[in-house]
Amino acid sequence: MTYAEFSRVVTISKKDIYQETIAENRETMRVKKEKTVFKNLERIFGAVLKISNRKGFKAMSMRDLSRESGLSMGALYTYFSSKDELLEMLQNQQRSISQRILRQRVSEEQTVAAKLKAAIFTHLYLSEAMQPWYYFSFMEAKNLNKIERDKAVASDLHLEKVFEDIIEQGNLEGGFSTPNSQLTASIIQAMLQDWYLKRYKYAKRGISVDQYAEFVMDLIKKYLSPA
Amino acid sequence: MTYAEFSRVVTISKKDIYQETIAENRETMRVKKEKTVFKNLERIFGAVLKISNRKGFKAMSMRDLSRESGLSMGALYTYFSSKDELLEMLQNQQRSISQRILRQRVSEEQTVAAKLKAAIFTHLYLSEAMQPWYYFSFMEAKNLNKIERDKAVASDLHLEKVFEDIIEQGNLEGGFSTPNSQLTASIIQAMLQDWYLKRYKYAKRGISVDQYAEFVMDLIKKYLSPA
DNA sequence: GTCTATATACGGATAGAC
DNA sequence: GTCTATCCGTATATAGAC
Repeated sequence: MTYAEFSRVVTISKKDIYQETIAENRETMRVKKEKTVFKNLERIFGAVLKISNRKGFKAMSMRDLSRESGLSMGALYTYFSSKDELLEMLQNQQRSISQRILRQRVSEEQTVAAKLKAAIFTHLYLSEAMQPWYYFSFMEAKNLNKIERDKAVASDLHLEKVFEDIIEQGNLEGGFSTPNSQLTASIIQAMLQDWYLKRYKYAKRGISVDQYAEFVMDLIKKYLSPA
Repeated sequence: MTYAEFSRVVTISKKDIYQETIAENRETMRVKKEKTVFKNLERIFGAVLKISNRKGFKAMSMRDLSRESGLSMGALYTYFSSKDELLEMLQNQQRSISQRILRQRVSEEQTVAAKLKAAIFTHLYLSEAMQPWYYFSFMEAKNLNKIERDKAVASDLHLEKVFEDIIEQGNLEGGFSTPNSQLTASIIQAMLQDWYLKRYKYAKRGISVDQYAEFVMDLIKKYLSPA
């Protein structure tokens, strides 16, 4: 599966996610025409990501958001009850869609080598398709309250565990060799993270997500192959 | 040189850096007893890093800073003319001390293998000794004005270039082998970055900076060794 | 359902006393 | 050199008209 094919999967899933967001926030977002909510949520989230990723969520005023989204301040507050809640909504969305897709794609593969490749490629494809969300989630996690921040940390560790389990399995089967599966997983995660944290750099150099994925894959394969 | 030895070098250099900060901001920080400025700058910078790294520079109010540093609002403003200038001062400090030490340590080595090892270890040691600064610089770069933000990006690229040049040289000499020196340098930088971005995680697991450095070194050596 | 206008509080910065 | 008290702009959030 190339990135072009993959991105269609994500687009479809995004619709589901919005529906969930609406369902989870029934109290704040009272019954409204589905279509209106949809259109406005998309405008709001898009505007938040655009402004926040340039100057930070805290520095984004509700007036900024009103201007960029085309909705009045009053209208904005019918979709969330506070600026903090808005932040939470964005973070939760990103996590739930990502975890679901990654889990599914990895489980479809049989061998550890294939699973590792699927995990690396899928995560990179996800962060490519949803780069603003990934960047936002990383940079704004410290603005969350303790409960929500803990969820963000847990999600990060969960991803690491996916890699760790695959590597550990490979170690047992003999296909991989490393003295420290957890640290290897952690380092892989760091490499994948760079793709969305330093996007501007890679874009300017014309490196595609597929090239990046192949490079990481090659490096990890060389490292993990038994001497 | 172990980390224990290294950290003494940094401590000494920090004094120089403060002196530079004072010299560069002569207009704002009028003539004061050297000793007073020193003590207060240390309190201020320490407090900024502590508060900002928890909830972000933008979310830190001057009243927060006043409380944490033990200086009144009025006193604070005798050391900088605006909150933005305070941010710049911290960013510049971190960069100048880091670049100076790294450049020197790398130039002391003769072979590419030794230079690569020196660059990796020194950068990790630096980010260990000054973790709050590194974390702060990374997370708060987007709050800088365009000119200062460009300097931050340039500094990032400068570090990458140090790695790239060493690897390229190794490629030519035949000691290393990679199809893309720049991408390799970029990936190394991502791995080093993780040490200060995910500090809490490594600390909780009891991974020391020396263990981390050895692990990264081993991974990179395996990758770069010609097949 | 969405707008405008506004309540209320909190932000950065400074004036003037000591 | 440092403190306290305060200015004044801008922030979030909401009330009430349409």
